[in-house]
Amino acid sequence: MPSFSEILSKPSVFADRNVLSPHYVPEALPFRENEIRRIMEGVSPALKKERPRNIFIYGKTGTGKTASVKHVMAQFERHAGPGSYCYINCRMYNSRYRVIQKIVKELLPSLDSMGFGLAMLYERMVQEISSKSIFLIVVLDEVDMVKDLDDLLYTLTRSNDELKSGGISIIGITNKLTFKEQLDSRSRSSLCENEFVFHPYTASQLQAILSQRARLGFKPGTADDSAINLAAALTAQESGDARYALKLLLKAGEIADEKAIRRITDREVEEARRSVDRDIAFEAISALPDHHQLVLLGIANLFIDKSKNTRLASSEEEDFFITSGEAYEAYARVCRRYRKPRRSSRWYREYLNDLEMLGLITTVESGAGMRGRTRLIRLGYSAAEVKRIVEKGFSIIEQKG
DNA sequence: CCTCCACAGGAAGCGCAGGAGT
DNA sequence: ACTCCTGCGCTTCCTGTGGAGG
Repeated sequence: MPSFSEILSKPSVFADRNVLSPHYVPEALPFRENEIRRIMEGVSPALKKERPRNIFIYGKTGTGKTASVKHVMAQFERHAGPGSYCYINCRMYNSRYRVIQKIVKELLPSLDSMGFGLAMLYERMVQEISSKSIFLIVVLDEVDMVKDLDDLLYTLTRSNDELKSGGISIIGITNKLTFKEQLDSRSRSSLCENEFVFHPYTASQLQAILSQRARLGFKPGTADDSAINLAAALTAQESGDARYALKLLLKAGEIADEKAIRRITDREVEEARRSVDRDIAFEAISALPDHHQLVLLGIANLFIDKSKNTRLASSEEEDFFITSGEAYEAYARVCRRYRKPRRSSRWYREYLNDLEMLGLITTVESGAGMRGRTRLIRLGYSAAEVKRIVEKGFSIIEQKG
């Protein structure tokens, strides 16, 4: 009979798993001291009853943007009092209406703001800020997700003109570099009064972060230095995303526990990378709309066929490419198999662009040696893996007819 | 050189769902 | 509750582009 005490007493390399989880917020944020200082300087006027300039923060995923801002705002609240700032994740609050509603709800928790019109909510917000003379900081995380962002920014900046006292400042956070150009010029100049860039962590910075977390998360002597260095190096050459590095470490620990060994070595990190990459691919692919997946499956099928046919002739693996036209035909075949009406080739090209954006495929313009102008497609992940994931998702649909 | 191939990607327009305004 | 409007996903049509072939 299994028992909890038996399971819990199983030997493990972990001392505190939570430290390695992506939700863990460390006390100190190493290598972000300058950024944190500058953000603090940016918002500090609010403590002197002046309106801070808006701040715009750009940086790739896993560079510590959100953690740094949250860190600063926690300190800020200690000086300015509760209700002095408002953190909004725009993935959930993705329109002007929802953002304003959220702000009002933060300002007036007792008020049930559901069902009010935008004008009403806006009035309450202005009234509340004005009467209490608050210098409110609104943090808009993933600000690029807001549909009518120009309207939102206009509304918020205009409110400053209507306020008799107090003010609203915005901290916008995004990881999309192209995002700034999508704003109209007025919104841009108001949001980007003060602009910070968070650069990806370097290999040695990642190494320091990882070994600090490893000290807290693993039992002493269980994680090899070289394994930690490897995780840092693998991450640095890919993206510099600290969350990815931590995932590697966590997974490596889990693998060690599974094998019932007491040490994490390079081998476990290598295995962890394969596993984490598979997870990432799975998440990315299965979240995709149907026809994106079907296009991907078409491409994967072509790759598998091609490698079968050429294996005898040439041993040159991995140097295959597929033309856009071939892939469209393959996609059309896949559509017939699943009894889905196929999209037009024009729209198929948009799908290709989306897939490339997500890193699931890479494409190159055809150069010399090729007739016509086309794109040469290569898969980002192994064809068999992609085929498995997509077909798994579609097998349910197929059974239904 | 011109023409054709095999596409890329812009422009216009259409039907639909959901949100805003009344 | 009603219409009106807007954004979105998509098709159709079209022009542009870089090299192959004659």
